[in-house]
Amino acid sequence: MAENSATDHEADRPPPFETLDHGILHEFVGMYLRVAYEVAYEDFTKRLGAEALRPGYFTILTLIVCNPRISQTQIGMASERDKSSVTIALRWMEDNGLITRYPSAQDRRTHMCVATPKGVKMQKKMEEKSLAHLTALGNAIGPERRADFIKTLKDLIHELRQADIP
Amino acid sequence: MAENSATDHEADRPPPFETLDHGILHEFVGMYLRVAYEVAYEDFTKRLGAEALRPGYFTILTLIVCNPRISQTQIGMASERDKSSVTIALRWMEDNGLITRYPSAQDRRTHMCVATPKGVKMQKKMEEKSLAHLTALGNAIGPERRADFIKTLKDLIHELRQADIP
DNA sequence: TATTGTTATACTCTATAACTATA
DNA sequence: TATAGTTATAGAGTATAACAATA
Repeated sequence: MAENSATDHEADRPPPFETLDHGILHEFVGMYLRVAYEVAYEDFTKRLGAEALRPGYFTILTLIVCNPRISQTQIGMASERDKSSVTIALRWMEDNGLITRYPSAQDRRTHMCVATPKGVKMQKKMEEKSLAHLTALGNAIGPERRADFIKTLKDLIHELRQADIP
Repeated sequence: MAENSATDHEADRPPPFETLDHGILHEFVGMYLRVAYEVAYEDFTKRLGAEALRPGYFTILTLIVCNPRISQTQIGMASERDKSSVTIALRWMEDNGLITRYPSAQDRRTHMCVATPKGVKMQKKMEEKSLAHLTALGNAIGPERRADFIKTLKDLIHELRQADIP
């Protein structure tokens, strides 16, 4: 046996990349959701720059600016995060002078959140800068598909949460 | 000043949850992408049970089963992960008898991945079990919107990656 | 020099569970 | 008992950068 046949030769190298078979993977939306999230996250942070907050903190700050005296539990529900995650974000924002918290006299367990002037300014600046991100996002999705796409995402979230699993 | 006025009273409690204003947040697809990913991930893992692999590892194992001798770099590109992340997954799979790796004699830098019989069996079992997940996903999205939804996700990923940011 | 894969390290985002204080 | 918030801890997912072996 002097030499490998052509078949043996092929059997000793990976298949060409273009011919890779993804099998059932095309059906799995999960991977695309993850990558789409990562790409959107990166677009947001790059466009807003290093001085800006991350998308998650921007969400929380916006909720506070739009709803003075919102409670921490409300923030958690509105932003789909656990209260423990919210606590960490709020302490950081308070330490950095973006918000103030004070307990309600009606129910001293409840901490109400209010944005400081600095916090309001930060939110406004970020909202302005984020328009470029929203435009890029809108163009990528396609204006005519936008509304339907967001609706589908919300339905997906709602339906899959309801689903009872045997 | 004996008592608080009705206005002062309101000023000392959070706004009602139903009246919360989300401001510009409706426009941000990012949050919905994150939550949708989490929900899809959870549906997958719950339906497949604790003995199964996580979605990410299932993706890699499926690529190996469908493409014997696929290289680690190819797996990284096809699954949208860095090669360092792939290395960790593959070592785990090898340690657990699901795959074998061997260097190509053509190019000894390249490690080719092949599924063991146990790995093939695992992949098949997971693929079968995952049909219920795919059905739930399909129903949640709506059969008529499915193709368009996946197409939009792919476009979003592709377009946003291309976007050059000032 | 460039590429494949490994390793050490670290970062993002998030949750669970036990706790305090209030109700 | 139940709820609001805090803390300590952990875990999933991922990447960067320096490195060895090979081309």
